[in-house]
Amino acid sequence: MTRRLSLSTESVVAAATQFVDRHGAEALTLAGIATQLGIKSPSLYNHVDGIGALRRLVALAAIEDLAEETRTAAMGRSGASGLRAIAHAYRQVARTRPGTYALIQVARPGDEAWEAASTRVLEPVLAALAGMGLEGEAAIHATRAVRSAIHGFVSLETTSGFGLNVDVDASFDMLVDVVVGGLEAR
Amino acid sequence: MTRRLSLSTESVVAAATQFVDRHGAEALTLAGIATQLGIKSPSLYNHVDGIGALRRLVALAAIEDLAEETRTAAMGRSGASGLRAIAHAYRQVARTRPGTYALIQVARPGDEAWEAASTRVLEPVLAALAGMGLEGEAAIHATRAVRSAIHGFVSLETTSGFGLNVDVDASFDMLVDVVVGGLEAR
DNA sequence: AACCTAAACTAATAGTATTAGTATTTTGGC
DNA sequence: GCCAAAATACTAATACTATTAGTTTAGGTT
Repeated sequence: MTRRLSLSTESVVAAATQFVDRHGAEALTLAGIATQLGIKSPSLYNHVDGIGALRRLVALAAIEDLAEETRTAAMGRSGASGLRAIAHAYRQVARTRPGTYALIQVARPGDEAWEAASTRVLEPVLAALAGMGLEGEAAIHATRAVRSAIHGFVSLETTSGFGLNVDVDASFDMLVDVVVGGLEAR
Repeated sequence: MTRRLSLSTESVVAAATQFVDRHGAEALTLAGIATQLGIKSPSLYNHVDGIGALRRLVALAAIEDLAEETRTAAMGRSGASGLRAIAHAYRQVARTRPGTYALIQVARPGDEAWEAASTRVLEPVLAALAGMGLEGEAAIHATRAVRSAIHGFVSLETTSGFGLNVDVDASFDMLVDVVVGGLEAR
């Protein structure tokens, strides 16, 4: 057949990413992506090592994007101000791309590239906390608190939603205030 | 064939619940449960309306259990003390049954039984917040903050884990302190 | 022009869920 | 106690998944 469009791992991952954000992570299948790319599903194995690897690559691109967005948001800010900026950038990414965000939430023990990217997400948070005087074990506890709060909120928001007709942005602002304020009070 | 063990919807759901907490929500299949029960998978349709319905029933039982546990934990306590008790009971349930907890985290729009159970989980939180003087819209925002923090923590804990060899119980205590303290300061 | 490689294909296998139709066992009414 | 009806199991078949093996073809390189 014609190899016209010169498929690559990148283009397959891009198609999958787009698909996942449109139709949800559960709906991702090799057959679906193959059809969308105009090929048959076994041909995908020339670019990607199966559905598991495809999911991982989509998630990896997403977490790297998340790291990039939060880092640039934190640039030029420090302490509480940096923390707020990170929180809002994080939520923004998750809202814009709920499917890929869901894909990030699976355990990948022993995956080096994954752990590197996770670290890059954590770094600006740790830096901001350091600017608030939190270091050592206290900083670890604080990071976990910050991650939990932000992830919990966007997770609930992007899956179930919160129900009730009350301003969700205001809720998020309030959560960030509570956490940042609570950490400052230490 | 023999109907010796008198299967029922309840026993199928119980088997699935046990399985999910042992092997993870992703591993749940009708064929697997059928084998475990000593029947063939199509026979399961006599008790349960397909894999989707089975997942829902497992999740429903889990969220009802969660509601029960948090409510009894909150009994006799009010305000911040009640909130802390609820938080720890919530985490306890999620840690004890990570598979079913994961199953709870999916959207079920328009499912009345589901919404009723969700409400029962929320009620003690709202009651505790009322004891702290939070009502109306402020209470809604506060509920979202509390849910986010607790869910975020146990979600990260039960899926990825937190990495690093730092006391996770202490982190949770600290998170609860931060949130409860932050809400009290309002 | 010949060749090699990348990337497509077809065919086949195994594991999902699900439906339809059949048989059997239990249960409930008489 | 018997017979009909309902419940529950079965087998067979369909339609999706993912995946592997083996084959063909198109493109670029020498």
